Amino acid sequence: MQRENNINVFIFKVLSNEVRLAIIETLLKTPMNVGEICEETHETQSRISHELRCLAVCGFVYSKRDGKKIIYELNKDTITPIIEAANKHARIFGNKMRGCEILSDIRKVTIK
Amino acid sequence: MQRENNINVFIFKVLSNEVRLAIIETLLKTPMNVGEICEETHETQSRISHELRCLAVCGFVYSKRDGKKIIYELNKDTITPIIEAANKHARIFGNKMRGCEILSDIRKVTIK
DNA sequence: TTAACATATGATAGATTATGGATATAATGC
DNA sequence: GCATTATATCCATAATCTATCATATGTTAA
Repeated sequence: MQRENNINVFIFKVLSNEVRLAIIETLLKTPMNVGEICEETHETQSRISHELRCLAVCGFVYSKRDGKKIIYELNKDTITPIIEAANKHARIFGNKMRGCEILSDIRKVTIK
Repeated sequence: MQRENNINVFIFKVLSNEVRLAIIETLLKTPMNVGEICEETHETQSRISHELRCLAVCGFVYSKRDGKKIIYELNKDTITPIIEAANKHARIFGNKMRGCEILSDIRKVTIK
């Protein structure tokens, strides 16, 4: 297995979180500062700041200071295809995953 | 945030694991039984079996019995685009993630 | 029906993540 | 400088995931 896969593990790890996906969805509409993202997502400032760093290291967002505020923007080009490909899979196989929020929910599912 | 995103969280969670991605890579070549997957990936039978269940619940693989053996096959149509989209992101932004294997590695990274 | 083979499941200790309050840092205006 | 606003970081704890050993189930052939 090549290094590329290890990177993918990390990329998927970053994407496998409700709040980080919510931030991505939010920034898909328009760039925003941290405070605005907090309002949109109803999350604490600390939380959003943590997750934005996570997304930034992954290259999903970048930021620029605007006075006291810091505006975060989405690197749409490569994220959009990932999200859309996942959406398509979800549309087709989503029913198989009903009731699964965390990995251990998998034990509850009957296959076939 | 719609339900679709929650499903994506779960989908990305399943993909965010080295062994599960290795299984996907392996099955990309050809369908295989559990024992063969173990050999290819150098993982224990128990481990592979656990992870295959994970992948099956997610709709990434399906299986059919062949005598004593059970052949696992990849649902390529929707996985391939997800992996390829991630590969593309990795190609462009992979350098930003150097040294990141787990999420807590993020603290080590200097942004900008 | 028993042995051997192939695979699945249960249980759990240890590692990683999530979460948020407290606090530090940075920029602005007075 | 000092107060205020905006964001980042530190730190601790709870929740979740990883990884593996032990064991159970299912299939075939003798």
